[in-house]
Parts: sequence; structure tokens; C-alpha cells
Amino acid sequence: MAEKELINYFENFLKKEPLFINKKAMQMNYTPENIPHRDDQIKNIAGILAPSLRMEKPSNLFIYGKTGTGKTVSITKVSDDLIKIAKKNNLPLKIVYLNCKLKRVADTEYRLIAQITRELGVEVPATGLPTDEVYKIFIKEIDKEKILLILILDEIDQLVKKIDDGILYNLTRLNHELKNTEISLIGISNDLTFTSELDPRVKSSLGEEELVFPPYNAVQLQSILRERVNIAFRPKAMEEGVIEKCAAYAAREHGDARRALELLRVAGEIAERGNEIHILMKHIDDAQEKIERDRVLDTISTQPKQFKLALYSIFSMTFSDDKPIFTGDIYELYKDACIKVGLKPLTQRRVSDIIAELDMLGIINAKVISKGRYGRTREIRLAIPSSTVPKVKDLLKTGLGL
DNA sequence: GTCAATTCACATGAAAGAGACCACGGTCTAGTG
DNA sequence: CTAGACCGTGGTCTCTTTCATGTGAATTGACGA
Repeated sequence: MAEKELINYFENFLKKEPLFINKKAMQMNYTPENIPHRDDQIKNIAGILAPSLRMEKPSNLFIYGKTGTGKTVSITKVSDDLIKIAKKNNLPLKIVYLNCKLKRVADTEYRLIAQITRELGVEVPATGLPTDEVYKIFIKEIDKEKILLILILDEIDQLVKKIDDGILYNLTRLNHELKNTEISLIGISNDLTFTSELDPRVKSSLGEEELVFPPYNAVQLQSILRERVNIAFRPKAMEEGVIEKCAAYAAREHGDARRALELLRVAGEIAERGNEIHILMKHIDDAQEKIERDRVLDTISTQPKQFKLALYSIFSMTFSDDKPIFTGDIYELYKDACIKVGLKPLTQRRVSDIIAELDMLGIINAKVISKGRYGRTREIRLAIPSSTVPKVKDLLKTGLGL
């Protein structure tokens, strides 16, 4: 770019009215003033938690709902307000919110307890201590004076999937050991069938109250989007029908409001970068593609080397609809690739697991089929658009030093 | 032709090992008065 | 005498390996029509 052009570009940039006026409102961790279409649920939660203000232990609560149905916003809203009131009246009420899905934060029993203790203001080493030692520290900390602790465990299904439900049992039973303090648990789960796999004892004590967050429909999504758009964008920033389209896209994905907001935000960013005055319909499509591509590239780049190698082997196969590929083929290719890179190949057992995990990540589709006399194996197909394959391959090549 | 047994090529489970990371307590060392 | 360096022990956590068991339908082969 020539000198003059660049200057012009910057000047134009400055002159141009920005699309966003408050981008924060479109970001995920933003808690809006209003949460539309969730009045009933919020009232419900408030009603259940309200006794805590009188220092009575609220019932344990269980909240279900698919992703992006407003569970987390609702609960943070209620707990924020609750804390405000408690502070004003000098009540010893504490609320700890934890997301169990976050890797290396709360995905094991040790780390969960350690993290809660940290939230309460006591430093605990990240590792090195026996688990019951951490329990002791935790108990000592909360039980030294009379407080009421409300523990919110988001994505609790992940926790139970990774460990077992013994930890929940321990937590519910903790109240018996505490002299001063009482603990209430709030579990949030994306998986509606979650409790059926729980130990009946845990199930009954945890699910004293239950609440379901139904998915938003397209009309509700529209009004949510409108509300946020008014805060985030300057007036008349988008073409007619853009919001409707966003809502429709997200409604197709089981009414995920988070998705809808992200879509609109990315569309805005694309429009801004393209020097457009309005967000157009086509920006939504571009955004959809970009989000998907970024997701894939992001998940792949954070995978360990062996995963990349396995994936590279998969992508080295030629895909066609009439000739699917199987685990055995991949493993042969994978072994060759290992030798090329100078890595010790893993066993087939492990590679089998890796393929299953890549399937979970949505990068490939691996279906277990039986070929009768010719054995049982996974039939592997691509789950990403073929247009992104070259990009992924490049990423893998540089990542592996091929 | 029919039906049960066989067989393949992995899937799936459980258990245990390796190696990284870390805290704690005890011992050693060097610097200080 | 004491603060800090340096070990050994014991703990968690992730990634793997090893060993064992499971599995669904194409194939096979016996059997009867």
C-alpha cells in the first residue's frame, strides 16, 4: 500500500461512523439489565434462594436447559442482586460460581474443591496436596464462622462425566460435618437426561427443586437480539431482515441465543472491516462460515501432537462418498507419518480413542459399523466443509514440521 | 434354501504404568553475629 | 545460629500401554426339503 493510500484509509476510517457503539453488549460474558422471556424462571430462582437472606438454607436447585437458553445469565443476575442486598444488610452470604467445564480449573475433585477454596480467598496449591487435605482446608475455612454458602456448579454434567458422582455425594453430605456453615448447591446442566444416571441418594438430595429452561423460539430470539442491538450498535446499523435471519439461523440450532449474538457480532465485525455502512444479509452468511472455520482451526491448533498427526493421516486420505475409510487404513498411514516426523507411534488402541475424540470435537464423523465377515470398524467421513480442508492441512503441516 | 456357528477387525473396558508437576519436611550449607 | 538450597517422599493428573472382553453381520457349512 502506498503511503498516501494508507493515510487516506486511516482518515476514512476515522471519518466513518462506527457500526459498534458498545461492543461489550454483544460479548458472551455480558450480563444485560433485562433478560427477556425469562421472567418466570428468574422469579422462581429468586423465590428459592430468597430464604438465604433470613439465613435459612435454601433448597438445593437443579437447572436444566440446552446451551444458550439463558441459564447462566439468569442465575448470575439473581445471585448478583442477592449479594448486593446481602452486603447492604451485612449478611454473611457467599455465592461461588464455578464452571466445571473449564479445563484445568474445575474438572477434577481436587481442583473443584481447591478452586472453591480459592474463591473464598484462601490460596491452595494447584497440585501436590492429598485430596482430603484440600477438603480439610476448605471445611476449616468455611466453618470458622457462620456463613451461608451457595455453590453454583455450571455444566455439572461434565463434572460427573469426567469423574463420578461421588463428589456430589460428598458435597451434599458436607452439611452434616459443618457446625456453623450451611451449603446450598445449584447445579446447572445442559443435558436433560443427566439426573437419571445419578446415584439415587445424590439425585434426591440435589434435586430438591428443579427448573427447566426451554429453548427460545425464533420470535423470542428476535426480541433478544433487538434489545442487545440497541445497546451495541448505532441506530440503523443493519439492513432490513438481518436480525430475523440471525434469529432463524439460531432457532434452527435449538434456540441458542449465544449463537445468535455471536453471529451478529461477527457479522458486524466483517462489515466494519469491509468498510460497509450497514450490516448486510451476506455478512451473516460470511459470519456463519467464519465462526465455523475459526472453531475448527482453533480446536485443531490446541490439540496435542499425536492428535494432529492422526488428523493429518485422515486428511491425507482421499475422500469420496462411495469409498469410505476405516480405522485400519488410518492407523497404517499414521504409523508412516510418525516415522517421518520421528515420533514413536501409539498403539492402535490409543489411536482408536483419538479417532473417537476427533469425532466428539466435530472435525470428523466416525460411525461404528460392522462389515460382517470383514470385521467391525469405524467408518470415517469429514465433518467440515471441504473448502476448509486445505487450510487445516496447512495448519497441521506447519504444526508438525512436515 | 435355511439356520446356527464361525470369524473378522476392530470397539470398548479396566487397570496399571510412566512421567510431569508440586508441596512438605528434613538435612545440609554458607553467611552472620 | 539461622536463612536458604537441596533432597526424598508422597500426592495429583494426563497420556499411554497392556490385557481382556465384546460385537454385528457376512460367510460357512450342515441339514433337510
